[in-house]
Amino acid sequence: MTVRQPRPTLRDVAEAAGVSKTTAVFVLNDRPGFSIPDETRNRVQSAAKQLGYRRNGLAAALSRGRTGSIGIVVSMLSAPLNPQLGEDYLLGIILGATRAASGAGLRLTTIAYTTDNPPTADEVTDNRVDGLILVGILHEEVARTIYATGFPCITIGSGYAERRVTADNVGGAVQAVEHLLALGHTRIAYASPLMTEADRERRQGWRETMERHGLSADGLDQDWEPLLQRLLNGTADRPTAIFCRNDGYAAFLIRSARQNGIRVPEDLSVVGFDSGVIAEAMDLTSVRNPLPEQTKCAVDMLNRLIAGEDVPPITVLPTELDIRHSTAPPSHAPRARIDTQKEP
Amino acid sequence: MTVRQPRPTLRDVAEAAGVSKTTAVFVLNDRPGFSIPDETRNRVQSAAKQLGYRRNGLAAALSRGRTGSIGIVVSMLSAPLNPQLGEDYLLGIILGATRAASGAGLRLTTIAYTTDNPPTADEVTDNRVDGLILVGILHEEVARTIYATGFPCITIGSGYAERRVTADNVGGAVQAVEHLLALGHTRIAYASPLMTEADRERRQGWRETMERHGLSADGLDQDWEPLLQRLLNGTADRPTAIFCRNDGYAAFLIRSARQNGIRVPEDLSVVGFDSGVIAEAMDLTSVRNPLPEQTKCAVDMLNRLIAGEDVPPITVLPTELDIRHSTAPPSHAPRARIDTQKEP
DNA sequence: TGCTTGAGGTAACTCGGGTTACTAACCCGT
DNA sequence: ACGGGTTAGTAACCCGAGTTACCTCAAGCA
Repeated sequence: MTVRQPRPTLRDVAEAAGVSKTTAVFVLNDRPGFSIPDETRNRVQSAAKQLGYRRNGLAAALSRGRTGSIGIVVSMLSAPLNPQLGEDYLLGIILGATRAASGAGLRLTTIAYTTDNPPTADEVTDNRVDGLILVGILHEEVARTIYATGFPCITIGSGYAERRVTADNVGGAVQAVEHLLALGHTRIAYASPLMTEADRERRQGWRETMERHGLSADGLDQDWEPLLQRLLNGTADRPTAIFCRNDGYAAFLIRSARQNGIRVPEDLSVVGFDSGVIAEAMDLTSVRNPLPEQTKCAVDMLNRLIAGEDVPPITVLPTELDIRHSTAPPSHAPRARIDTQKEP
Repeated sequence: MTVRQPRPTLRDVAEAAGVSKTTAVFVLNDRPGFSIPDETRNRVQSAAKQLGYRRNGLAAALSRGRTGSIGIVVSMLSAPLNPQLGEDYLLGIILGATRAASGAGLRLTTIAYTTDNPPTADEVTDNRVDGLILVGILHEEVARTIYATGFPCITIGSGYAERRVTADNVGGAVQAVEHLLALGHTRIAYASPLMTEADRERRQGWRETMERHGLSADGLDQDWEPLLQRLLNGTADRPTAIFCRNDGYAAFLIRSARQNGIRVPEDLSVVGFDSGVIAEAMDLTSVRNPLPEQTKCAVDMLNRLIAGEDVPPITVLPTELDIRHSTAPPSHAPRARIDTQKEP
């Protein structure tokens, strides 16, 4: 086994090239405004190449006082993947942030952690990155202490935040419900097993839209189980459409409905929220969570924060509805088994 | 707007406490084997607290020669999320690696990049992390140069690698096909639009199993379009089951089949690969890609590499089959519309 | 008294780059 | 022969922690 050689440093390169460290730095960083004859330049460069010199990013960042990368702190449940919890949302966020950062000439490092082992504020604000984007169900306490350090950071979505970029949850819910209303539905339920900030806002948009159209939302804001019972009993007040907190939950509902002989969309229309990989895979009508826009916006603002500028405390970005095939006009004989397959 | 104060350093704390830097380090790092009276200890600690001292991780890591974190380099397509490409796999990897790292007392930083803006070897081996896990469709050239630097790294899955941890793709395919055979299927197709290493191995497992059972695989190794045509034509050689390269592609097939009036699983059984969020959401029978095991194994090995030990060049981990509801015995009247709903 | 021992503490150095301020040598024009 | 400007280059310091080697002083003991 080869002994791991200590990695060559700038000093080694300089010595090998017979110049001072300073000169080596100037050459290797291609620093403008200094006259260095080609001969010297070549000597340094070939010494670097020959020794296999690679700069130590840690030392460089320490010296410059900037790392050139930003972090995104995402929390994941310790439990196995469970689509009801919106993991596909995280994926969209990570992709979006990666793109946005790369567009801004920054590297993104994702600091993922599981909720049973959250990072401390000290750990994430320890200057390995220039600023932070906080996402999702970060423990309130953690978010609070991170903000308290004054480290440049911005939150995407809900949770404790002093600065926030978020999707228009209320508006998205309105779009979902308006779509179902336009198809002719009147008994539209909202289904969510949780009560996060996002849930509250989506529920609010749903309720307001129902009421604006003179429809009652009462009894339609329930967990899936009682709704399913009503669907199976065929009672008159059963919903004909359900707007779900997110795509994963919508997928769960559809699965459960189909296992009980309820067809989607023939017997029941379902709308999700996020419109990520799951919605795509399930062909699910869903409110598109504008993740590319949110992440881009967050990265831009973070950049401004790092530069010492001020940014608005809250930015709300509009959603759109991606209509796929989990929604259709309500059937008037909902439990009849009619052999019509939906054509695209 | 408050001017951003320069962050207090160890020197500031030491001065405020009236001790030397050395003493401050000893106190703050709780270094054993040094006798420091409580009075002094308290002075340092309260000075640190009062100044809001937080250690600069960059400087600490530089000094120690270890960062205490490892990186995982994942590539994402520049295109929007597309479940056919296995993004849910990445999510599983990131989650798994996060857990494994946290179990090993390491922090994980994810270096995500889009394929149109790949990182250079210099960038990722610049000592901001102690070692690297490489995942997925990293450009061969990039992987090669990273390995060439001698930086501790290990690959999960396919792609150029000097050290690799991977799922048993062949074995997984065997499990999938055996399951379908046991249900009574004989015309089992393999569907994949790609030809990566993983595809090759899965295809190989499928073909070998078919042949071992005296069945011909000929004409069943095709893209979805021709298979769909045969299904619609109802020709005698149409497949009754399809094993797909991954869950996203399986989801696409199911969607497409259903839009064409082909029921799953009544008319067609479908098996995926990965068994991630999409499989869960779609209730899809799928070969479980052992991501937690793979990531844990990769992290362990990386740790050993960092410590200077040797590790085996390749480790293959076994898969299992997660049987859900996209597979059923073949129907003998495949296009008849029989109204039986499957109970879980 | 002289010697050891341990408590309490620090100066000076390291990690690997980046920067500032300065110098020596040379060329040019007068 | 002198000032001024340019070229080529460097010593010495910085970033913020962590370490090594050493010092001083008081107590304990023969």
